Amino acid sequence: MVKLIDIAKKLGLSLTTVSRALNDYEEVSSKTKELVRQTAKEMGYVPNKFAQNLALKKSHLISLLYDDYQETISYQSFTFEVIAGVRNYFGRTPYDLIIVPGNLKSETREPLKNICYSRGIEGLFVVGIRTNDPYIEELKKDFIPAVIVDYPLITKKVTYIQSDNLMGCKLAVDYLVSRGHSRIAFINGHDLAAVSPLRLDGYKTALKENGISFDEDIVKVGNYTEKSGYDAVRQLLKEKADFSAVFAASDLMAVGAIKAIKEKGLKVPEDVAVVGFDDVFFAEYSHPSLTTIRQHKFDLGYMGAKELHEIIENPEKPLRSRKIDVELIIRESA
Amino acid sequence: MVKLIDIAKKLGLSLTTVSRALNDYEEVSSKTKELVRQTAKEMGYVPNKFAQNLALKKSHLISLLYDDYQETISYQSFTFEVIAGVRNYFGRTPYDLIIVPGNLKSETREPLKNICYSRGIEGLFVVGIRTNDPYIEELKKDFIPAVIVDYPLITKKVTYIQSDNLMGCKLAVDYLVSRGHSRIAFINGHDLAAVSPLRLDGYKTALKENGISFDEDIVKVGNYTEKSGYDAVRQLLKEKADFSAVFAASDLMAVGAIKAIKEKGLKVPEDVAVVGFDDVFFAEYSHPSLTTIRQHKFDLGYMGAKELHEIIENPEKPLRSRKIDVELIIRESA
DNA sequence: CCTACTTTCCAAAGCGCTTTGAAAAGATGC
DNA sequence: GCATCTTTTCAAAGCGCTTTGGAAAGTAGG
Repeated sequence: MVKLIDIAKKLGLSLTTVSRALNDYEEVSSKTKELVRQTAKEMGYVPNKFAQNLALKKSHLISLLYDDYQETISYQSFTFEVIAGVRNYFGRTPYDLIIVPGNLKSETREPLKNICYSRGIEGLFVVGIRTNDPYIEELKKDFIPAVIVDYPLITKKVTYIQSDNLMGCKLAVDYLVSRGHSRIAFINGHDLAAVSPLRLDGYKTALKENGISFDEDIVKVGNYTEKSGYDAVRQLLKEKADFSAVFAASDLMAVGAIKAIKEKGLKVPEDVAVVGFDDVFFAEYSHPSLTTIRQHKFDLGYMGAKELHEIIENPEKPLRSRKIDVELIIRESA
Repeated sequence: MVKLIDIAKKLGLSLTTVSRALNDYEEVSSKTKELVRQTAKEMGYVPNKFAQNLALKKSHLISLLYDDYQETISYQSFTFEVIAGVRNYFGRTPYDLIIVPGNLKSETREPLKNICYSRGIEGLFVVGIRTNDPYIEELKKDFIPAVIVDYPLITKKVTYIQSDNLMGCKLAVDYLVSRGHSRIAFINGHDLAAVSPLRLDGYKTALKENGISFDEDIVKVGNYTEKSGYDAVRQLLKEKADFSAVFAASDLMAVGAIKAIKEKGLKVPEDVAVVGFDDVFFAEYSHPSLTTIRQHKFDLGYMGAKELHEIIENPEKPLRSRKIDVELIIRESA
């Protein structure tokens, strides 16, 4: 491995000058700069980041915190695409992405603080972890810049980003209303996902805006899996609840809902219309294909990463949370 | 940030002794060791990995190379779960995972060698990149230990791991034969995926073992998307090809195949049986649910990571590729 | 009590880089 | 030609850790 001193010796220059030449300091004449750069290239010189980090006290390291024990593929895909956005953003900067090590489920995992401090992590990007994850508590201590997807937390160094859930619910409800529905059942997800209360709120608000009164009897709670959506709607049907449409807080639950409806001999969307949330890719492949609210996952990652970058570079900046627009995708199910 | 010298001063010990105590050297009495450990903890000492890396010339860094421009969710999910396995394995070791930076599609990306050398990367885990990715060529130069998923490359430092595709094809064909089929169409994927030729081979071999002759007319090539599976089967039907079963090299193509078959007014599995490959999660949710070959993705990652670890720790070891068993999952479509 | 080991501790060098403070070389004005 | 200023270069210190080679302190044997 060739190092600075090697190219200094070769050129009869001092270490300092070589370092400065490569870092484009003004104190070095352009002739020497060019010479140094050229020979550095020829000799295959690559700077040692550890040494740089040590000297500069700057790691250029962002840590990615996510949970890989995700029961549903839609969650996997969500996380994957968000991370793609993060990666894409930081790929344009000198920052590297390091994955927070270890089994997130393990009880014996290292404190986040230690992980970050020992590696000189400058920022944390958090996506797809549970609201009851102990790391969330650590984040609240505000010891490191962080951006979280879908968990409402704002401190001096930490902020969050999420899809505009309110808007999403409004789009869904408005659309169903525009198709003549006024009895719209809602299948929400459990509270371990921070978006659940938001979506319930959005649903309520949208109803109100359309002059429809909220009816607790046609609201159920699932856990974002297909089966829970299926169970919820079966329950509704069993109770002979009065509804002509179902709005599910996830596509997977929407698929389950459709299954339950079909099983009763009813047709989607003729008898009951169904709208999902997320636009996971298979929404397109279900039968009937799913009308749903699309989340722009890549953008969540990209914009979240950008925000994180800004927090790091400009620590004084007061933080605000950020919302990414969602989109109504009309297919066959409603 | 508290460092070694701080705790040395506090205890009136030398830097050396403190370092040795924490690293459990024999030269330090167990009394001092305990004392040092205790105060280190109290003072919230966390070792600086950069300094360690620099001194030890060991980074404990594994780089993850994958492509996030993956058109299909099954590929995303595949990659996600493989990475989960890798993460889980290395989570039990002192190694950290760093994501190879940047936009893999960009033409201007940095040579892999530079990336690795500048960060002192000790090993590379590669998953989900195209066979024509230029990084593959760099890997062939054998400059760093690496394990690749699904691309057959073995050198002194590089090896690969994959699902047992032959076995998978055999399981699928055998099962179809056992259900009375002898005219089994095959929809393969394009050659940008290294597994395609393997699956074709497996298909041929399995046919031969069952005394069925290979018929080129009922073999089509798709690109792993639903549409390509749909198109391929439509083509077959249009050609009035003689087949009673379809074996697709991916679940997505299998779903497309089913769509085409249904469209013709034929029933699955009564008129045409369909078997897929992968067992992506939605296989369960398609209608009819998909009989398929399950790949153990987590295991691919876990075992691949283990292999990589061994290569790094024991560079002299001659390398062999490794296969992970697959499993026939019987559902409704066949 | 002295020699010969062991055990326990330490000062200093080194990992590869950046940066400070100062010196050498070159350019300018009188 | 000398003093002054600017440009270009350098030696050395420092980032936080590990490790080498040695010294001091403690233990045992005669």
